[in-house]
Amino acid sequence: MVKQHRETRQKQIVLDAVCARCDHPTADEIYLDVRAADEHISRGTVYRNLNCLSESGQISRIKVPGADRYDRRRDIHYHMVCTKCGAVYDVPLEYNLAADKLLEEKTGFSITRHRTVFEGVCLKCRSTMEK
Amino acid sequence: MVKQHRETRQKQIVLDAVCARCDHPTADEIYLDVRAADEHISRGTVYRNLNCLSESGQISRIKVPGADRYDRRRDIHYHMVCTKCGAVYDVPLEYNLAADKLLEEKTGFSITRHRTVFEGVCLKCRSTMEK
DNA sequence: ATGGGTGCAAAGTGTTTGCAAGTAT
DNA sequence: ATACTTGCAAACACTTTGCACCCAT
Repeated sequence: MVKQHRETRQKQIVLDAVCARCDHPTADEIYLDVRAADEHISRGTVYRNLNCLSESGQISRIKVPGADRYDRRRDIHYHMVCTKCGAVYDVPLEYNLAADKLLEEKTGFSITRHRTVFEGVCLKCRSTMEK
Repeated sequence: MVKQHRETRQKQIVLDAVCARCDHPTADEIYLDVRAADEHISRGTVYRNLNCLSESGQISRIKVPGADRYDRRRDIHYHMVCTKCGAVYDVPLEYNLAADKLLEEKTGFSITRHRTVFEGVCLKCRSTMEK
């Protein structure tokens, strides 16, 4: 039997906090925003709700080294991490569905999806670094 | 001034341990293999050497959720993680160099590389699960 | 001899979890 | 009434680090 999810004040605040941001915050950044809305919400509750919301597809979880990020965008897309400032950006490239199919054919594995993270230096850091 | 690297007995044992495996071991798995060769090598030394070896390009580091994996293969290639058993496999698809170039053109970012991790169920787990 | 490497244990990060009390359904 | 959720703190998993000693160069 599958667990039923409930709407709680805390969960709503966490969801609002994610949706209020246009970047890709870490759980801890969300926690800080949440605390600004309600001082009593605990870190554990924020983590639990982020997991719950991303499992139910209301937000998405981006797996990058260090700390995972959360995203109000719900469609699958790629990301880029700046190796200088650590910022995470959305990547304007199309999801390569053909790769999943091709890999299934080649290996017999059942492929759900893939995640791609680009590494490099963002425009902001490039201009700061130039001499 | 760049730091000079030295050849030590411990570093050699760590490198040998990685090269002796055909899967994608975690640092801790390497640590256990290393301990079998020499009881006195510490976890810290194994981590330090894995970092040092992957920075110098003698082995490569695969960033997957949970614990990073290490690979004796030195060429860039994609990986697949089985969501059932957690195993990491090499993916027989070509690296999409065009994506890096395209992203550079579209964003002005300087792209070094990208990392792709496929998610799904491996053949072994598929046959175990079938009813 | 010099400065990078080692072993040890402690500390650091990011995240999950056990529990008793609270609350949405 | 039931069973999911919360707050709290403790526990976890993975990795790094401070320090005094060691050893490759």
